[in-house]
This record gives sequence, C-alpha cells and structure tokens, in this order.
Amino acid sequence: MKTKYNPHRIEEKWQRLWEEKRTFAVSEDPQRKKYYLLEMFPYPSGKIHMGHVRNYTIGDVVARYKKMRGYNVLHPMGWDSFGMPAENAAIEHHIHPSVWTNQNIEVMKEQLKRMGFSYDWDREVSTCEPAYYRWEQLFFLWMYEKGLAYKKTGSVNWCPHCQTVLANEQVEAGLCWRCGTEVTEKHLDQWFFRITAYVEELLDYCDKLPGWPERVMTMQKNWIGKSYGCELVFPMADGSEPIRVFTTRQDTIYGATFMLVAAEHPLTMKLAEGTPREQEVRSFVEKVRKQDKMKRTSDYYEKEGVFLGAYCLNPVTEQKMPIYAANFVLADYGTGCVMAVPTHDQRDFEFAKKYDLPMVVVIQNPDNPLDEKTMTEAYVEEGILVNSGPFNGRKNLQALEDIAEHLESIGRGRKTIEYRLRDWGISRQRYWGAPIPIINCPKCGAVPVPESDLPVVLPMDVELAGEGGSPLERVSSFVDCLCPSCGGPAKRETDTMDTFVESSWYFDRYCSPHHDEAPGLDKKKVDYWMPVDQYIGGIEHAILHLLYARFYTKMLRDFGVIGVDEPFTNLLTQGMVCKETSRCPRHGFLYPEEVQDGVCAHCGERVIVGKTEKMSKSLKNVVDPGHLIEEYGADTARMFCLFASPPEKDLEWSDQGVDGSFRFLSRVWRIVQDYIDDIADVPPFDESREPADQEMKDLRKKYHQTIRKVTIDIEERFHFNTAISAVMELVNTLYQVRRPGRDDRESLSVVRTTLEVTIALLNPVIPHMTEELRQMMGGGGTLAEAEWPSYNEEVAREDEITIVIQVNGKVRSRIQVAAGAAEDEMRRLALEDDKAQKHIEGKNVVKVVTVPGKLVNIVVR
RNA sequence: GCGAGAGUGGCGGAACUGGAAGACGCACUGGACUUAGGAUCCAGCCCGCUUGCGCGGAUAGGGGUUCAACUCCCCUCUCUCGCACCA
Repeated sequence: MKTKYNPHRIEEKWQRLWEEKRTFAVSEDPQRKKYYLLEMFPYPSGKIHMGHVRNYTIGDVVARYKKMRGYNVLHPMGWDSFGMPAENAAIEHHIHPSVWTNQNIEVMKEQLKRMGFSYDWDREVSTCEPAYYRWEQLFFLWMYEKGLAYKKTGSVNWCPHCQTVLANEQVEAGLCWRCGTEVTEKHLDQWFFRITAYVEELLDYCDKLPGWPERVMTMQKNWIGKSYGCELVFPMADGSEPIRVFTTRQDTIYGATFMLVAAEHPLTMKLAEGTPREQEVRSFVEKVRKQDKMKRTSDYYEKEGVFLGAYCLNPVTEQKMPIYAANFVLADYGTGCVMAVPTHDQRDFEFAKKYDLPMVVVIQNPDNPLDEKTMTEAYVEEGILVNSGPFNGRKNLQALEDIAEHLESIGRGRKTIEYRLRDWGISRQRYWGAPIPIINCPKCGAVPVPESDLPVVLPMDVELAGEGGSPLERVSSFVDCLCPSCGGPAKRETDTMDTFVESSWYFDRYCSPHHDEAPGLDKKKVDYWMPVDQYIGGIEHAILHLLYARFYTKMLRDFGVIGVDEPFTNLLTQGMVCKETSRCPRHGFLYPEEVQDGVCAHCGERVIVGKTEKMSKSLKNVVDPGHLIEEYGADTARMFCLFASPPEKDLEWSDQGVDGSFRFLSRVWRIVQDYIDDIADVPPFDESREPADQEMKDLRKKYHQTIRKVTIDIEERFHFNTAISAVMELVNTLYQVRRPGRDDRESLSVVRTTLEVTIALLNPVIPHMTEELRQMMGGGGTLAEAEWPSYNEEVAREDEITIVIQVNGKVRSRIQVAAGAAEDEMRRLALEDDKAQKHIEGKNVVKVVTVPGKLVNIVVR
C-alpha cells in the first residue's frame, strides 16, 4: 500500500494522539535522571512569529532527543502575560487587557500545538493570574522586611509616550526601548529591589558558569562594572565640609589641579547659593538638565562647566583647587564629584584647555618626555611618576597600592570598590502588572499588606484612557482601604511591578505549577527539577532578564525556598530570523505576499530588494508561521529552521530553502513507500551477524556511522544542520543501493533497519512524519517514547582508508590502505606510488612525514 | 573610543584537537522517465589553462611559524553585536 505524503492529516493525527495519551506529561521520579529544558516563554502578543518557531523548534529537538535518551524531561510552556501592549490594545480597541491577553494566549497555544512541540501543557503558567502573582507579592513582603525592597525618591526615566517609568536598562541611547520616544526626567517615589546586595555573588558566578556563552558573561560583567579604587577626601579651603571623590587613579593624585562636580549634584547649588555666581550657575544647571535629554543628537557633548567660586585643597600637595560644575560628570556614579587630572585624563584635559586651568605632569612618558605647555592630549599610558613627592621615579601602576595606603595613613582616603550596577527600579505607573502589596497610611507611612490578605488582586473595572498617571489611582474601590497597622483610612499603592519580576522565577513555578500553599513552590519538586539544564532564548535578554533571574534565584535561595545558586546551567542564545526587505517606490515596504514576480502587487512597479534584516513588522519582511504550516506543514517548518544554519547564528529566510526541506521530507517518505511492501514481513537486521552482500555491508556500516555522527552533533554541539546532513547522506546512499530481490531477506532486513534508523534519527526534528512512517512499517508504540538508536563502534569503523600522498605539501596522489596500516607500510607505499614518483624523480628525499590514517608527506629538495 | 565575535563557491553553510578545502542543501547545466511537468530519478557544478589525463591558483588582504595553516602568531581592511564621558 503506497500513499502520498499529506502533512496535515498526519500532523493533526499525531498531535491529537500525543495529547490523548499525555505523552509529554511528566512527574518527579527520583529513580530517573531529570533533564529540565526551558525556552524563554513568550509574551502573548497575538500570534507566534518565526522567532518563536525557531526558538521552540530548537528546544523541542533537544527535549525529544533527551527523552529518547532515557531522561525524565521537563519541558514546560507558559505566558509572560503582563505588560504594556495589553494596555495599549485596551486604549486603542476598548477591550479589557485580560480579555485581549487571554484571547491571544488561546490563539498562540493553538499555534504551538500545531507545531507539534512536546510541552507538558498541564504545567502551563500565565503570569497575569492571581494564582501566579500572589506568590510574587509574598516574596515582595519578605523582601520589604529584609530591606531588599525599598522606596526611594529619585529622578527616573520617563517616557512621555508610554506614560511610564523606565529602568536604566530600558533606555537605549536616550530613547525608550519599546517605542523609541525620547526619554525625559521625572521625580517620583519609586520602589527598588536591592540587587546590589548580591552584586559580588552575581559577579563571582560569572566565572562559574561554563555552560554560558562567553559574550553573555562579558556583557553581564560589564554591566555590573566593578572597579577598584579609592575614596579620597579633599578639604575645603574655607574649612567647611570636605568633598569626597571616587577614583581608580590615585597614582595621579599629585596632578589633581581642580575639582569637578556633577551639575545635578546638590553641592553645586549649595556652593553657589548666595554668591554673585548663583544666577549663572543656576542657568548652567538648567541647561545641563536639558542637554541630558538630547543624548542621541550628539555623540559626545562638548565639555562645559561653570566655576562655583569655591576652592578645595589637594590632599597631598595642599594646592588650592578651583571647584567647577561640569556637564560630563555623572551624579549617580561614585560620589558625583571627580578630581580632575588634566594631564592624564582626556576629558579633564579638554576641560582645562577650555577654561585655562593649571596642568602638572605626574606620569612621565619614558620614550617621549611630556611638557604641560606643548601637550595636545592627555597622556594615559603607563610611565614613571614625577612631581609626586615620595613616589617619584616609580612606575605608576606599581605605586597604586602604596599611594592608596599612604592616603589612608594620613586620613585622606580609603580603598573602596565601586559598581556600575544600580538597584533595580521595579515601579511602573501602569495598570496591567502585579500590584505592589503596600498600603500608604498618612500616619504610619508605607505598611505591608498582611500575608493573609494576599493576593492583592488587580481590579477588573478600570477605565483605560491612555492619559498620564496610573489608571489604578482612579479606581477608588482599589485605592481606598484601611491601614492594617492603625486601622485609619489609607491608600493602596498604585504602582505595579516591572514584568521582569514575573520572568525572574517562572521557571521555579513550572516545577509545581498548581501548588497553592505558601510560598507557591513545593520545595521537594523544585529541588528535583532545578536548576534548568538547558535554557534557550534570544540574545536580547543577555543582560536584563538573565541578571534579574539570577538575582531572584539567589534571593529565593536565601529565603530557603529553593536550593540552587544559579537558575540556568547551560544557556544557548539562538540567532535572529532574518529576511531581505522588499520595497515599492510608491507603496513603501511590502509584505512578501504583496510581491509577485518581482513587482508590486498594487501598482506593478519593480520592487527594490533591500538588505537582509531581522524580521519585523515595520520592515514587513516577515513570514507568517501560520501560512507556512498551511502550505508545507509543521515538519517542514521545523526542518528548515534547523537545517538552514546552526542555532547560535542568524538564520536567513529562503523560500527555496523551505522547498528544499519539503523535498527532502518527500524523499524520505517516498523511499519508505517504495520498500514498504517488500519489507512488510522482514525483521530488522540481526546485528550479531554480517551481511553477505558487500553493498549491504557498506550500507550497514553507513547507518552505524550516521547514528554516531548525529548523536555527537546533537549531544555535544546542538549542530542540527550537520546532523541532518548526515541523515541526508544516509538516505542518498540508500537511493543508490541496487534494489534487493524480494526473496533476499537478509538484504531487505538491512534496508529495513536503514529506514528505521533514518526515521528514529529524524524523529526529534520531524516527529509527525516519522511517527507515521514507523506505524506504517509496523512499529508499535510511539517513537516519542522509543529509544534513541545505538551504534557499534566496531561496525562504524572504516576498514579501508584513503591516504593522501603529498610531495612538499601538495596532494599528488591518493591510495587505499587497510585501516590499521603501520607507518612504515604507508611510507613504503607512498614512495613507490607512480604519481608521487613523478614528483620525486631527480630530487633528494629530505624527510617523510607520516600521519597514521591520514597522509604521507614526502619532502624533497 | 573600548570589548567580543565574524569574513570560506552564485547562495545557505561543512571541515572537532594544524593533516584531502567546499560535506549537505539551494540555484544552475545536462540526461532519463513522461501527453506534460515547476514532479521524480541519475549525473555535472570553486576559478584559470588544458578541455582526455594533467598543471597552476583560491578560505577578506599582507607577512610569519610549520613537512603541512580556513585552523596558530603579527599587521591591515570590512561587517555584526555589546558598552559608551563610570573618573
């Protein structure tokens, strides 16, 4: 019986079957080795895109592979379902965020199921449900108690478009990371998580996670930005409160000739107040505040400042140093004040030149002596200390430590460490997020909601108009409440939490998704599954999400809720899905379906093909997975995503590539159909024997080699593209084999096993078709629950090898030798070889290099 | 500017620790089968000279180490990503 490959019928059939049989449902089994495979959960934005398809296909292959290898595999899926788009949709389409979100979840869940991913859907988690965020609120209370959550007034990044506060990390080059609007400054009371309490451990473990890509670790280290230095004390000339600065360059202290203060620093106005300069300084500060918002328009601002009319003293030279406010000094790094050493810092140099301030060389260039009067830029290299009192003549870097100690001994400084990392601002003036469980009482201040009153549920009856402020402020039934402490009238906190909080622990929740007792995590189950063995997701989360999740994990560990130090043992950051853009001179960017035969479907103009970029709606260079499945089926979509490039690289979309993948699937399908009648009642090959027929012997060897190659490619490198290539070779080989006669049962059994191996190896990639073929061939059960094929190293080994003969490094001939040929033998055969002889003739053989199993190189002169 | 990564046929990509450059696929060319095919099967396919065999050149460019370099070292160019006044 021969049938045509009909992906839809097959795929829907097996998806139904897996669901009915609960094939991928798992529970803790201490007898078996666990494997926790996790892909970053999606935001339910509407429907899935190719980025999801790729990410989840990669994960699914690993999950299915590990299952076949006998692991107890946890492979969950859920929804990062709080966030601004739901609120924007509510404003635009007058639909409640929860309705919009749940509709999207339904659609996307259907799509994921249609892709055939092996999720345990019983563990589905949706972060916008009170059953989820109530535990987050509980953690918040614990954090508040321990001082890990606190409130602070501060200037924050404000996006006028989204009407919300943004974390530093959400501001990219002065623009809102979501909408690209220019970010302004606003002063508000904000909630913060004290991530800095864990800064050392977070940094430490950067070197203890060998399963993470180097560059992600580097990015995290840079983000944390640890620097060793000194806090130095500069007395004021008039004896008032001294100025403290942080520096990593205490070796240049003798060259510090003036002092810089951040314009926004309180000290700036304090020093200027009541002096004739007050007006001038005030307008400068205003100017800098505005400058800040124009970050994007200029690469670097021109360095500017204003003299504050005051002086401090250099702590070692006792020289008077004028104090300036400057636009390039950061208020929130170090102490907000900087000692200026114009000779050895480029910024200070430019500043000194502009305002004609004194310069003293303190690090001399040994090769090319410096002179303050002729220098055109700061000297920032190493050198010999000069004009530095007792430290003259020493190498500057080697004196760093001694100078620090000297300053400490005279009470003018101490060694400190400074970090770039700031505490995590989690307040959002938004509706669609987890409420912060705090009540603000006019008498008692901020009072935590009692644990027994959790969850603080987001009210459903809310009006979303899109105007400023938090929508929750207008819901009096939510806001007005009684103070848990004094019983008087109070107001509920209306800020909601950053959605990165939800994604900082969802992987823990997957371990016991229905556990409804505090703290929402069943320790025994979490201990069994955590940590995540393999995490897969986009590089765009290299810093924020991953750093927050690491922080949260350490904190929950310290709360005694979980038992691991780090959440993700191995991390794979997959590349983006890209496609060329198409553009019509009249209609702008076009969707692929708006282009027909190279012309615009609307006006017939020739389409301009642009460069390849990440698929995005704005460029319209997107392929809808829905259409792809409709046309080719899920198996082809999966196949293409894996075959086109290795997972960590960007994937360039190619319609022809998709065709090619489909063709290969058809080719596999056809060859099974071709043999199906002949092998119907033939058993698999009995591996304890050897086929009599040479061709069958070779075919058997080939499938053993293929199993080996595919196993290694998946196991060691996740290189599915080369694994698939290997199976393609096997299929090609089978096509080449002379067809055995109907009564040649031995040869047919080799063919049967070849087909079975092909199907098993491809199962993680194209699960539907392979299940169907196995069933057609008379296999029982499902491949999903079958064992990964094994190979015999002995059989896989080549018994004859091609040896390359080189003369002076150039390939001149190739010979076949037995696999175990001795070096002498190889050498003899090479020297006797006719083709090699021609190149040796008349010359001296100087040397012969033999590499067993590879080559012989004859060096002649 | 600093840091990380990359650069291989017409294209996507192979080549693990230095040992046959270009696996596999796409595109292209030819053949077979066909009423026909954009289906399928088979074959060819880095470039140049030869047009059989053979020879030479090729892994961004230049230099080096080595019997041997896509692979290691130095310099230059290009691209991508991250950070970007962090004192």
